[in-house]
Amino acid sequence: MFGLRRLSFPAHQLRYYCALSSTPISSRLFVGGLSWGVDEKSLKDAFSSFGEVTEVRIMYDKNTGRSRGFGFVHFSNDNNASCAKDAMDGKALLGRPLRVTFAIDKVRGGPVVIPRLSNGVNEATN
DNA sequence: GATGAGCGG
Repeated sequence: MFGLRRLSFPAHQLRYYCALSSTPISSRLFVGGLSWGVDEKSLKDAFSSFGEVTEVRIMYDKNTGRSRGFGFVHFSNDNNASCAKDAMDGKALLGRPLRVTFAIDKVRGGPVVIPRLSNGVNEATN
């Protein structure tokens, strides 16, 4: 937390910049809890305020074509990614609360194993 | 047509 600071800009130019990197692990963020109608544009627009978003991808169902409810956001800066995570995690987009965490290095075809005892989910900087 | 924890290609 506290990785987000407000600059002295006019209200119509509200800009935030990331400082005090909480725990930058990777620049890839997993975004879950998305509403069914959320697209990459909405996500990028929501996350680009915290840093330079290099890629935004939402996973859609191959059969129905509807959103699977989660996606990924790539940042060009790990620090900004961590900042955006702390800032957007728990927030709501399109009426649905977001679940933002660092993406895991999942092996293609392998099961999803979440590494606990990892600093990725801990805010204990001090 | 619906669903609501999760980790893509």
